[in-house]
Amino acid sequence: MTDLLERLRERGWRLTAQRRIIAEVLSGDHVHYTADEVHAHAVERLPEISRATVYNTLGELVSIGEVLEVSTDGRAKRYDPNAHRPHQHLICSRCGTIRDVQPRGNPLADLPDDERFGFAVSQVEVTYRGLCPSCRG
Amino acid sequence: MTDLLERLRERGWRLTAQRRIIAEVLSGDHVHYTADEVHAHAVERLPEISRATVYNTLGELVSIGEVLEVSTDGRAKRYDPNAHRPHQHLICSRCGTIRDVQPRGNPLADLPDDERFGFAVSQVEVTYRGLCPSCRG
DNA sequence: TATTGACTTGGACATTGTCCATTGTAGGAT
DNA sequence: ATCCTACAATGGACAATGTCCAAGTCAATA
Repeated sequence: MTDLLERLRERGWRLTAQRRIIAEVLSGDHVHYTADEVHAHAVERLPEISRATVYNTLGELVSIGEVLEVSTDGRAKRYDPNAHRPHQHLICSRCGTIRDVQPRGNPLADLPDDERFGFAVSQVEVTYRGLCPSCRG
Repeated sequence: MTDLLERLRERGWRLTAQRRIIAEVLSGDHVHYTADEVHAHAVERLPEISRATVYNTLGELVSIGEVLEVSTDGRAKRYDPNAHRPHQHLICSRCGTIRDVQPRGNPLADLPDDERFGFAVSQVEVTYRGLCPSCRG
């Protein structure tokens, strides 16, 4: 995730301790924390970091496309740092666990023109749901 | 939507004025109200109906499969009465308008076994995004 | 029409997110 | 090395959405 920090510096971001910590918390695959979870982890390393800063920074990371926002359940939004590899999500209907997955094919091509109602369709999200191995028992 | 009331009666639901009004508000195609929007419309016909009743009733309708819950933006959930025709959603990235659409193909089949991580995958939601005709100007 | 258990109500509370005035500081300038 | 200043962080108030519960009400049955 040092490359993320590098990209942020190139964009003219000031590299504060708070932003470094948030980038660290987000690093890794299959990380899908809520804003408050990011805050909770960040507080372990920087006790005085505020909720507002976490919300602001996540919002900025989303707006520049470094992080994806995932609304899986109408509760808190989750933040997915894996924005540079196209992927979709597989979610356990019981415990809420999220995995990144890569389906075949191109769902955009599956929406016929006469089902587009004049929209300029540019993006598609696919969310698979089912029971994870632990919850199938 | 009288058939909805009929089905509810068969399930042993008490048909109260509140439930009748909520069913009426939900009737029609391409209806995707939030809970508070349903409440606002219901109040026009039954001024004393409470928010709690609307939330309770919508939750029950979802749990018996008569209405779908759609989390499009991490804000309020929306309720889609068109639960008996399989469909997906097309959403305007600017104004939030929602259309029901029917893509070709079967997205479930596009998730290979080695991308299922042991999940029992049972459901898939596809959300298309883009600019609607009014917002393209 | 009397009864009763399911339904509704209203308000308190919880969670998630936003806003803003104040304070702090990273990074360039001296 | 120190100073400046625009940008960033803080914390607390507020807003939006949703949940819960004790008390009152009523639809459906006998």
